[in-house]
Amino acid sequence: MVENRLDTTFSALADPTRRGMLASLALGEKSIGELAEPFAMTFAGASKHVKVLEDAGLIARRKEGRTHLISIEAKPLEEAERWLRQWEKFWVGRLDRLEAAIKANKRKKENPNG
Amino acid sequence: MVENRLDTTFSALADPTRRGMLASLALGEKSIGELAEPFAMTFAGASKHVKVLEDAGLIARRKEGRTHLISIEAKPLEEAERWLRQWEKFWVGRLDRLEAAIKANKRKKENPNG
DNA sequence: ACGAAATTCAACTAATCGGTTGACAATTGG
DNA sequence: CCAATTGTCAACCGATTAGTTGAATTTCGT
Repeated sequence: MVENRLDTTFSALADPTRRGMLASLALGEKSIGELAEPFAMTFAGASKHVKVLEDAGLIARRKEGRTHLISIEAKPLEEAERWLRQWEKFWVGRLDRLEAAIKANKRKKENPNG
Repeated sequence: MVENRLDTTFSALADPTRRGMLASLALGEKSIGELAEPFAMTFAGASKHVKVLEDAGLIARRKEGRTHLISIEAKPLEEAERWLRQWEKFWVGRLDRLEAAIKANKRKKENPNG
């Protein structure tokens, strides 16, 4: 189990409950209970999801009395985004550019002095 | 099993073999055999990974004789990237950039033809 | 027509996942 | 001190995953 950073990031993000928790955390620190609340799920279930996010480095945990306060830790998100951005050429430019080139070539053939 | 598009995209990307296959496909169309070659894995194993990528809409398959030619299909990658970009404020610019965006939006409202 | 090549499919295994329940530990308020 | 609150942990369950093997299918080259 070599476990790349992108592995754990992407697999943490693959679950809608966990993405929902991140969305909730975007509004600020939350306790585990507050994170669990919108989901039809036991406390322990939510706790497990939080642990997955934590192991992926996507959140930080700060204990205050008996409650755990969770906040977003963005570094892995940034890395994942950088990785995805690498593919941008496959949806931007490429087809457009190809199409433009074809059209340009057609114009040139039809009107070589245009 | 409601299966959001982001679910399948992220879980397809969570596996290093599949990310490797995508990287290989960035260089152009490849057969299943060519995709399998760099990985210590049976043909059938590679075939399964390709099917996962296909089910996630990340690749297209074109049959030519007995070989299947695989190419990248970028739309889901783009969606995933857009989703991740949503978090940019958590690692970059932060307040600065948010403030700039708000100001830009304000200018637009005040002077829609500017 | 025959054998090799490219690929899928079905069946199996071991590991992991998302979820539950019940017991446990720490902290708080009365 | 006692009871409630906040959370974890361990054990379990059913479904899914990544991989294998072996057989089947289609196509190619001769």
